[in-house]
Amino acid sequence: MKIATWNVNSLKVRLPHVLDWLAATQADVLCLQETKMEDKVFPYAELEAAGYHAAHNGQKTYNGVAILARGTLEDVRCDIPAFADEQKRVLAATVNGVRVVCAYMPNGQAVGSDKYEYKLRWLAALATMLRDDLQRWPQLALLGDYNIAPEDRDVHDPAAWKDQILCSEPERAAFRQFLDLGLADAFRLFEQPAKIYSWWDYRQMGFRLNRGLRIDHILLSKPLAAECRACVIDKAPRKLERPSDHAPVLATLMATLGAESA
DNA sequence: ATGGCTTGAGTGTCAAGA
Repeated sequence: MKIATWNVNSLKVRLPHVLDWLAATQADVLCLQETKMEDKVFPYAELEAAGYHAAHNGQKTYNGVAILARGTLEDVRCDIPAFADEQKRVLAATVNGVRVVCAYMPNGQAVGSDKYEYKLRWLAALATMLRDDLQRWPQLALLGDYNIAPEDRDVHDPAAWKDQILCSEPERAAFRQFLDLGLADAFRLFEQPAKIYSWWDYRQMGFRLNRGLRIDHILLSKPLAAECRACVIDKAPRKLERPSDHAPVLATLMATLGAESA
């Protein structure tokens, strides 16, 4: 079973890339962030034709999350229960017995700003949600754009980014809070080359110079981490014409998962 | 230098991203 996450920065623009990537990788589950569209214009038909069911929690212009899956999506739930939020950033569903949580975590704009305070409150609310969800669904994966570089090795220039947005200690502490729930960073379960990132700025030749950050992650609960065989960041779509500024992250799990799985 | 791209909104040029 292959599960993946990709911030597409507008699904309207990036749908051809998504369809090509699904065909190439044969991913079983793909979480999308920043679809930037309302539910009524979500391309369900095109995805069905490609062999994927989908659920979407979207809004006009900003945010928007989706889960695509070859299997049936069960117990679909939008947003963070008990956290009032206009922004469409969370969607969860159960696929083949695995609870898939797709999240587009707030950017925060600048340390100390109102948006930064919102980010930290939002992250705390998500952790509270996950604590409950892990009780009900021990096989849980949290995939998405975290907008957090967990460690200095996830940053192309740690000195320049020190205490800046995406790298500040309170944000990294929030990330570690997810780990403290028993989740593991799938990427770090394996030996990885240095200087691997998932996002590069569109400006100043950020991608060509590999000035990036690793801010897109797949976290796995213990039963799933034990079944994880690989985790890679696929830079290929970032090299295409009109790319997203993010690359997809893909984790491979053992196929025999969940009571319902075939 | 609060810049430098890209997107969506909407038809001016700005907000937001990270």
